Amino acid sequence: MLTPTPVAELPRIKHQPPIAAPSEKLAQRIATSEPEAFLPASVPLNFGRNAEIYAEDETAGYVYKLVSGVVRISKLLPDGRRLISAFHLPGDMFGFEVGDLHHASAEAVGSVKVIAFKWHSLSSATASNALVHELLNRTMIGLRQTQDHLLLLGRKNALERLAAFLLELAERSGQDSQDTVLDLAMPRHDIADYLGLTLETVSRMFAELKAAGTILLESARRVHVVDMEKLKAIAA
Amino acid sequence: MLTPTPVAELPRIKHQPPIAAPSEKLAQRIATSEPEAFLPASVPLNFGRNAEIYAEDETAGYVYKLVSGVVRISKLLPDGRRLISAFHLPGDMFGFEVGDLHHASAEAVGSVKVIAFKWHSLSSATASNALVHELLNRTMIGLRQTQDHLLLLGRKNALERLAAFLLELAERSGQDSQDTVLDLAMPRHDIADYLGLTLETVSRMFAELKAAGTILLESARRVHVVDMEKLKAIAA
DNA sequence: GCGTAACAATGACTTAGGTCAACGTATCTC
DNA sequence: GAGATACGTTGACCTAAGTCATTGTTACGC
Repeated sequence: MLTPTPVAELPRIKHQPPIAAPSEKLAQRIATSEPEAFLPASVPLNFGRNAEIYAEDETAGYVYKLVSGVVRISKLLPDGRRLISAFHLPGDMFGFEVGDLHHASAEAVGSVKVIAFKWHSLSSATASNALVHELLNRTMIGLRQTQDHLLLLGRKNALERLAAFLLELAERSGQDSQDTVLDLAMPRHDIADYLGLTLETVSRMFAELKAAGTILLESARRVHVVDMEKLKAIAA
Repeated sequence: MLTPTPVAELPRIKHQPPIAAPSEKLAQRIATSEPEAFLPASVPLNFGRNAEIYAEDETAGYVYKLVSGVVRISKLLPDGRRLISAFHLPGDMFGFEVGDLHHASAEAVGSVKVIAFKWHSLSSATASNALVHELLNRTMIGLRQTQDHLLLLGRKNALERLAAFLLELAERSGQDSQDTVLDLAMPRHDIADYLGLTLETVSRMFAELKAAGTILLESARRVHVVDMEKLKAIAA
């Protein structure tokens, strides 16, 4: 079993405030911004590395559209074990919930730009038909991806998991052809918490893919996919 | 890594036809039933133990409302490893998809009664506002549960997984108080494939919970929760 | 009520991946 | 450009859970 790093000694997640407004809470910041921001109520925001966009169990007042950077959605066990349920890329929306609390936390992996929209809980009949349709579509796609990830966490081995992760990145970044170059926005630790592994195992699996001639590591964060077919075969 | 049982030797899932109409495909059966069944198009159906309600990658023509029994939703890896992503209980709806194919298969765990509704792909604007709202709500709840299950599969140990499973059943069956009695509809193998374990480990964890005085096994399928608080504490 | 088949429990042993520790490397600040 | 800090790699070792095998239990069909 994983022994988590005690939070007191080395907190995994620093509660860095957004770089745009160093000492204010998000809700306050939006509430005190110009009145015309309320309807349609869209506010552009910037966050620095590891900054918290929202926390688990926090009241869900906004939904976010990611403009640039990468966002991780994660949940913690009481003892500090963490699982990242998704990485969001530019264009993705996140932060809408069933109840009125966020069910997971969202943090900036690197520098991040988002647009925040005021979120009227779904129960309100104000939501337009088109919006609900759009939301349903996005939610169903999210559910399908999450179910695929269940299969990965429940039944795939470490090498298959990493191969599937690289494949996912390649597909989402548009190109999944031969000689794709991937720039990993996240450290090994985040990849490990997404794949249900430790960072050491992730590192060893990178080495294994490299040794098999499937990938080439230009640097730790820059991966050339040399043999896309082999990667797909491994990912199972 | 799990070595799957070769399908040729001992298929996990028998393609038993529904008991109501032994030798017909579902779509055919509905298509050839009385015309008035088409609008609103609801058809009651019965399935026997392990009968397939729909298969992965099959065209999604119907959504189902479970009347009685338990249904498992599962996905297979090419080599036969299986993960059950959800168990459905009476009242649950399942079978709606983003595209026009089912993304996982659905099978009856025991005897099952469902009502099948004709499913016009979401893209059709015919869907009523209320229906879409309802569907969005159910899908978002499903997504939340699936994300919780990710945390279980990615970061919990075997004992925590089984405790969380029993707790989930207790909560969904209405009673999660002291001395709850749970009737497990599914065999150890299905529990294992839901929890990302093997059936042997599931069996050992049942023995461990029993030895700790947390549960009492009246029979393999009938569990008394003797100490609900302890169970909750273990589930993490 | 007997035979069969599915399901469950348990022991002996193996192994994939976790843990612990040491060492490298890159980037940033002052 | 020295020092500090975060990040990454690698090796030695350990353990939780998987594998294999045997035996027990339950329930159903004839």
